[in-house]
Amino acid sequence: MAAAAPRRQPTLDQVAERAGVSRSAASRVINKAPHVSRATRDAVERAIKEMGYLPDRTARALATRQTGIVALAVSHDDPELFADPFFAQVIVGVSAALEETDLHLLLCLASSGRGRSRLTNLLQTRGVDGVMLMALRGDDPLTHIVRQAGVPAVYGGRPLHFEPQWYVDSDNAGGARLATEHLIGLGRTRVVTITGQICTEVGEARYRGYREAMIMAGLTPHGTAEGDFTEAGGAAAMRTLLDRHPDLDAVFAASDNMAAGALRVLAEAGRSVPADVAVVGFDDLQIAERTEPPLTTVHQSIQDLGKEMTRMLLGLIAGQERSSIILPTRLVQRGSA
Amino acid sequence: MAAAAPRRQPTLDQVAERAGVSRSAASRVINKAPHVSRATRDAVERAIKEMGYLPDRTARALATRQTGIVALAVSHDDPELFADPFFAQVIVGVSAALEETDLHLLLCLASSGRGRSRLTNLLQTRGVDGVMLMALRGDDPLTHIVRQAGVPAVYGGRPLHFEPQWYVDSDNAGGARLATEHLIGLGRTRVVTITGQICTEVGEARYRGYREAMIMAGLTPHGTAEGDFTEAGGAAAMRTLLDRHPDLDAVFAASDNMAAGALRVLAEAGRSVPADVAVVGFDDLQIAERTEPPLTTVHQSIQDLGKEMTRMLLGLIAGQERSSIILPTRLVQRGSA
DNA sequence: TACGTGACTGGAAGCGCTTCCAGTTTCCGT
DNA sequence: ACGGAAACTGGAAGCGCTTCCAGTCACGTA
Repeated sequence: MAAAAPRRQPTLDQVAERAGVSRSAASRVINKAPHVSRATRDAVERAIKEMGYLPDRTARALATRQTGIVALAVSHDDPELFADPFFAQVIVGVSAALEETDLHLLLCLASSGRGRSRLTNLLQTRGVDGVMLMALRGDDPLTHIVRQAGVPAVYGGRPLHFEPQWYVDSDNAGGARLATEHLIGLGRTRVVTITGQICTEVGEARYRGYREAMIMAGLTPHGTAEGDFTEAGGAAAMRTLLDRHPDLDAVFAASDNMAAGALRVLAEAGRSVPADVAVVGFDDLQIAERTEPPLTTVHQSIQDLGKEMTRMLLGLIAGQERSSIILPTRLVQRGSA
Repeated sequence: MAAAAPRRQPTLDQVAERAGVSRSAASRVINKAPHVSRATRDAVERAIKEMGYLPDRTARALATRQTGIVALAVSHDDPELFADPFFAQVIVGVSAALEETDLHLLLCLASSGRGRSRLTNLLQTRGVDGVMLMALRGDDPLTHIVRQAGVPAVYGGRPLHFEPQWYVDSDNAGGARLATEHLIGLGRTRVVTITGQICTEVGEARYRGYREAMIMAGLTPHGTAEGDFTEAGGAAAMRTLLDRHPDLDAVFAASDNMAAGALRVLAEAGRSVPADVAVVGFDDLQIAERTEPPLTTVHQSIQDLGKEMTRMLLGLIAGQERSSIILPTRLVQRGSA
C-alpha cells in the first residue's frame, strides 16, 4: 500500500492541549455548544486550523450512538432487477435530499440469502441510523426484522397485503384512472388493459384504477391480459387481446415497456395508432418518447419518490411524527392517444 | 417514533458476566482468536445465544480502526449522468463482489460542490476503509484529496491525462480496433467513425483504436465526426459524415446509442444496412438488440468492471500489492455488419 | 458588602469493543 | 518428580469523542 504518512491525524486531545483548554471545551467549540467564551473559541479554532484537525467519524458515532448513515435496501429475488432505471432515479432523488444533510447513503442489494442476512446484521448491529426499503414482497422477512431491530424505516411503494406504518408511493390507481378516463374521453368504449403482475401492489393498483374508471363511466372492463412489465410481456399480452377482442379500440398498458411491445404488435397487425387503437402507457420513461408514435403515458416522478422517502426518514430519525405520502401522477399527452 | 423497547442491546460485558468469564475472553471467542479453552468457548457461545448478543459495529470500528465500509464515488458535473444504466451495472458487480465479505457499500454522488465536499470530508474523517472512483475528470481535485487522505483508492476507467496507480478499465482501444478490423475484414475500405467526446479517455481511446486499425490495414481514416455518446449526437454526426463523405461504406460508432442514431439517419437517407453501409457500435447495451437491424457491437462486461474494482480495493485494504487491470472486450455479431 | 444568578470551565465517566501483557495453569519430556 | 514451554486467563489500557456534573468566576442586585 501507498499508505500515507503513518503519522495519524491529530485528535481532539491534541487540539485541546495546543489551545490550552480542556478537551470538553474543545468539543463544545466543535459542536457549537453554548457556554464557550470568546477567547476559548478563538484559541480552539486556531488550533484546529493549524493542525488541520477533523473529528473522527467513528469515535463520534460511538459516543453519540448515531452513525450518520442511512441505508437504501433493495430486496428482491432477481439480482438484475436493480438494473431497472427506476432505481437509479430513486437514488438520484435520495442523494439530492441527503445532500443538504450530513448523512451518507449505504446501498444494500439484498437479493440472495447472503445479501439479506448481511442487511439483517447491518440493522441489528446498529450500523445505520435508518433504512429505506424497496421492492420487497409482502412476506419478506425483512419487514419483521426491521420492526424488531427498532430501526426507523420507510418503505418505497407498498408490499402487497401489508401496509407499512410509513411509506411513500406513487398514486398508481389514480394514474391508471387518469389514463383510462382519457381514453374514454376520446370516445373509446372498448378499452382493454395489459396489466403488470397482479401479484404485486403496483400491478394490482394500476389494474384497479383501470376498472374503477371503466365502471365509473358505465362501461364494463373489456378485456384484460397479464404482462410482466417488460416489452416482450406486453407484446405477448397484446397478441392475446387482439385475438380475443378483435374489436378493441383502446389499450391501457400498465407500463411504458409493455406499451412499447403492444405498439409493435399493433403495427404488425395493421392497426393504426391512434386512429384505430389508442394506447396509453405508464411511467413516462425515456422509451415513451421514442416509440412510434410517441407514447401518451402517465408520468410519475421517481426522483421525488426518493426525495420524499428520505425526508420522511430524516424526520423519523429526528423523532418527529410523520404521515405516509402518496405522490401525484399526471398524464403526458403524446401521439398514441 | 415506534422505537422498539428502550432496553438496549446486550453488551460484551454482559455476555462475559453471564458466561462467567472476562470480557477479553468473550472477545476472543467472538473473533475466533486462538488460546480459548473449550469450556470458555462453550460458555460464551451459550451466553451469546441466550442473550441474542450481536457486537456493535461502531464500537468495533473504533477499536479496530476499520469501518467495514467502502465507498463508490461518482464524481461528475452532471447529476443526471448517474441515470446511465452503466452505473447500475457497476453497482451490481460491486455488490456481488462485496457479498462474499463483511463490507458494505456507501454510494456517493458527488456532482455538486456540496457533494464533493461531503465526499472529501467522508474520506478525511476516516469514514470509509477505501474508495472506488468513477467518471472523474483528470483535473478533479478528488484525485489529490484521495491521495492526501491516504485512503486506499481504485479508479474505474482512467481520467484523461492522468494514470492512477490502481485502476480497472475496459480495453476501449482494443475493442475499437476489433470493431474496425471487422469492418475492414468485410471488405469495407471507406470506414468512417463517430467518436465520443475526444476530451474523455473513453472517447479518445476508442478513436485511437479505430485509427490504429485503419492504419495497420494500410487505409487512411476516412472521416470522423465527434458525437457525445448520445443517440441524438450520433444522428447529427451521421448527417455530417454523409454530407462530407457520401461514398462511405461503413461506420464505427463509439457507443451503441450513437450507433442507433446513425442507423436512423442512414435509413432516412435511403442507405440500406448492412448492404450499403455496415455499422458497428460499442457497449452492447440493451438497445443494441432492438435497433433495426440489430446492432453488431463490441461487448464489455460492466459488472466485471465493478467486480474487479472491488477485488482490487479489498486487496489494497488488506495491504496486498496489486496491479491495474484492463478488461477484455469482444465483438458481438448481429445484423448491422 | 453579601448573596444569588448565570456563564464558563475541566475532570471524569462513559460509548462498546480490541489487544497487550503479565500472571496462572496445564501438559510434556526427562 | 521436576523444569520449561505452551495454552489459557483477566486486568487494564486504549480507540477518539460526547456529556454530565461539580466547581469557579464575574456580575448585578438588595
